[in-house]
Amino acid sequence: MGDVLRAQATASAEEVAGGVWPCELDDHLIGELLGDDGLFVPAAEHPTLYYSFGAGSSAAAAAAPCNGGGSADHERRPRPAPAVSRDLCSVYSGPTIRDIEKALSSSASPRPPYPSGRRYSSLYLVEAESKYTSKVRSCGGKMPADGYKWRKYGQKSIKNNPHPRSYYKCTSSRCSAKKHVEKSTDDPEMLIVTYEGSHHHGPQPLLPPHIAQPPPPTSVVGFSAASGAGPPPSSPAAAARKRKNYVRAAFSPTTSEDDGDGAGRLRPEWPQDDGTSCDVAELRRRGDAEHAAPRRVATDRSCDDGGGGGSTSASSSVARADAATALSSDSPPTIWSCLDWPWSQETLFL
DNA sequence: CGTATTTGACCTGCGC
DNA sequence: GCGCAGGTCAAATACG
Repeated sequence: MGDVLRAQATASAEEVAGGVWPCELDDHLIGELLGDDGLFVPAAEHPTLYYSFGAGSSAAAAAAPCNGGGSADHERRPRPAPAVSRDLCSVYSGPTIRDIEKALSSSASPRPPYPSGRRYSSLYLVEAESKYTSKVRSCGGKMPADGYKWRKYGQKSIKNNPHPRSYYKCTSSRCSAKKHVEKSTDDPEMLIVTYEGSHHHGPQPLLPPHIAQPPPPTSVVGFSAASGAGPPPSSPAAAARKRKNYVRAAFSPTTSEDDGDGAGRLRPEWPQDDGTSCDVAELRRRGDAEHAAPRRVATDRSCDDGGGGGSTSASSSVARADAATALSSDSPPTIWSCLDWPWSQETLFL
């Protein structure tokens, strides 16, 4: 796993290593804070829950589905709790961490340090060549931002898929990271995003600590994606290629000399797919100030187009925990509503 | 006017 | 060798 992930997991690494999953603590806390009349709708009752991270808490951010609008309003403003509650909007239908563990145990791999019962990833068939695929739910036809800026360089219609595939390159010079995005054939709301190569520049996306540790390197997880990982290989050779292609991902962006000072000079903004952006320096400052990671707060997503799909109590608990953490602090809650991680939506939590 | 996106053409690899 | 499909390039276009 990438250095960045490790680095950003630092805040929680000890907890994880000690067998205490940060979210468990959060869950406990939130249980006390919210009681029965919690501000947050359980995911099971709120089929369109989305997480987002980043700056911006404006009304635009609240109104914008999924990407949180990424408003240029970077001021911290306290938000009424109901507004925070409304921000819950996500869904996940991929394999649970239990599924992952099961797959791993069958291959005699070390047990991952994750608690069971939470859905963390629809990451399927990871590979050693910095290539991995995840599924994210689009919202309003938009692709969730992942913290990097991408330039579209091509679009191609794909066989057996009525939706074209779009090709993106990282806009940073010297960065060879690419990704392509296509809609799932079975669920146009789902986007299949394949990342290739790693980012050798900064700033890297800020990762919430409890997702900063991806599946263990030994995990060649044979999941099919939640709603289909694409057609089966047409031949053994094709299957071999596919296996080759999907190996464990070094899927984090990595730090480098480019961003040694952490000032994010290469990418002053974190763009959103809706064209707005967030100030990275500000995000990073917040991350440093707040437990070296962005405080996750469930933000209101009406996500009207969307959702569908079943959400999980796990996602709900995480969301509530985050929000409760924010609400329980003395300072006004920080609403991170700018960034959506490729593994933060369908991929890791939902 | 600079930058990003679109889109058709071209290149490459693979299967037959 | 040929055809197909996926991936990339680059000129044209759109946008802020």
